[in-house]
Amino acid sequence: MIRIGDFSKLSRVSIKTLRYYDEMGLLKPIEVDRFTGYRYYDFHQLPRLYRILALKELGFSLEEISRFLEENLSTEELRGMLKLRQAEIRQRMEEETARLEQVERWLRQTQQENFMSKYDVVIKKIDAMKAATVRGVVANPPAQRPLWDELLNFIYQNNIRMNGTPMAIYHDADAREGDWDIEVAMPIAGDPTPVGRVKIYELPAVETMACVVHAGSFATIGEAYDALAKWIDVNGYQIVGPSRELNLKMPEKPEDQNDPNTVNEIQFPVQKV
Amino acid sequence: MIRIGDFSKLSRVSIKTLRYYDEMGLLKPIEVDRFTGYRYYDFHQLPRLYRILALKELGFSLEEISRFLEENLSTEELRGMLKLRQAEIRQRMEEETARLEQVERWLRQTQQENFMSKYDVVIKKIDAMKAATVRGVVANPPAQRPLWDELLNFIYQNNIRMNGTPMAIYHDADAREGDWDIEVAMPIAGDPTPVGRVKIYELPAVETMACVVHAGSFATIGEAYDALAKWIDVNGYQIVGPSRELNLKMPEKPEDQNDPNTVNEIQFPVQKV
DNA sequence: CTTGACTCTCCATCAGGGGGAGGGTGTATA
DNA sequence: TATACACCCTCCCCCTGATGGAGAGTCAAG
Repeated sequence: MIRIGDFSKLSRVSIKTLRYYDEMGLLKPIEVDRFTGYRYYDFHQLPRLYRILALKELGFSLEEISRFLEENLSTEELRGMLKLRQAEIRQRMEEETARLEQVERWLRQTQQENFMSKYDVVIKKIDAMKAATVRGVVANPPAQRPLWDELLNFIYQNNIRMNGTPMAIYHDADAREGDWDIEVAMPIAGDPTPVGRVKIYELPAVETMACVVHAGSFATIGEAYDALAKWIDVNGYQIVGPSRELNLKMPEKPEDQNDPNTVNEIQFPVQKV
Repeated sequence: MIRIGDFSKLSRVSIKTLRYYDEMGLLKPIEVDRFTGYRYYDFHQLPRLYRILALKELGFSLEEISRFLEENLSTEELRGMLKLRQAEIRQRMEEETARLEQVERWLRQTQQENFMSKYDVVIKKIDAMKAATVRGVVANPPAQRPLWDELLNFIYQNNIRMNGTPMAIYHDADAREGDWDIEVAMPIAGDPTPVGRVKIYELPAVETMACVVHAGSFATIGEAYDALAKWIDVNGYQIVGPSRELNLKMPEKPEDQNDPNTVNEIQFPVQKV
């Protein structure tokens, strides 16, 4: 019978940890003095403690170790658990690898360019949403205005409840002069009957959408597109669908291309190459 | 000005997390209603939130991100932090790799042998300790008894305070018949004068000591040695010094080789190959 | 009997939030 | 105008695997 301090020195497991294991039921002292509360261990408990440490090394949580020790699992069951653990470790390794690559790319890029991009790209999941849309081919992006007039007209006339951020969907990745296939869309609630060029349908969900926010004059939104395109390229993604341009905050005066309070979000559906 | 729920949907960051970031000072709403406590955000805060998410992706803690955003660190400073981060990630990767290899070894081994070893090996650090020792070459391990008699005699006669576990140190890894170089040692406190074959000195510290506990009849301690030797081999270590055999719990009757209550710990100093 | 080394319980802390209780708000519709 | 219902608030507890400290009690040697 030895006291906790000696048992701690022997095993090089801290007293705090031994008390914690006691509390967890992982390793109970063979005796606890009823009056003083002193814990007394025995040398015979060392193998159990070593087994705990060994299982911990293999990556098991204390709870799993506890179950394992209590239920006296067979080698076969332990093998099963270990295989799960193996998969988890592999997953974590992949994540770390990705993170490391990202850090390295970041370092390379800031070294080349000597400054930090003002745009930050995030990957997020976009849910499907019902929307009213009008699609048309126009000469250039500013020429999408008539499409908006048509769509808003429909919405106001039918008293439709808007339910999200209006956006323009660019169906051609590389538009030639005078050939922009643009669909303007407004998320809506309800189920109105489409009229004319107005369509009502579910915009598809996108699992991995690369997104960037451009806050400021609409005239310079090209920079945000450039940054996003570069990011997608450098990070080993490819574009797999039409991009969306969300009008989070409209200019105070419609058509004002230079209102610095405008906020847009640009979204590209992407996939790892 | 948008409410927290909408800001959450927009950014796909949970409301709980937004509140947490508010509390951390990482991202404060532009306005908080003094009466209702409602948080109001603005679209212009999205870029900051995205930057937070991007930095989080790079592996920074929220506290580091906070410092980074507040102090407006230069690109150079961020590069420095990132390089630290990179080193940490590399370290974690190595740990995970080691863990994975260990798991794989374990799986291979239990598959071959179809049972789980009753011995668990742990690596621990052993501190230096002052000890009184007697060394001699004897015919076989049980013949170390006279060495012990000599040592204990010295200790009792000089009234020396014992301060640890008695142990035998085996100086020859592969002893031939009748040629065991054994040093018996007792950790002590104080500074007595050595006499005859008794030496007093500091047993060296060992950074990585592979240890296993054998609880039960001393006669079968060979199994523990076998298990430990195999572990050292399989796990890519090599023995780099004399082994120690600690007598944690002596047999009730001295010389009883079969007392099932005996407990020994075997220690080999090792290094990664 | 004192001193000093041990040990006890209880509480707080870390990161990054998640879950839920209990109660107040905002707004669209009947 | 009443009400339904979605939202939002704060406060507290929970997760892992311990670690640190306060304040008080215990043990063994001299």
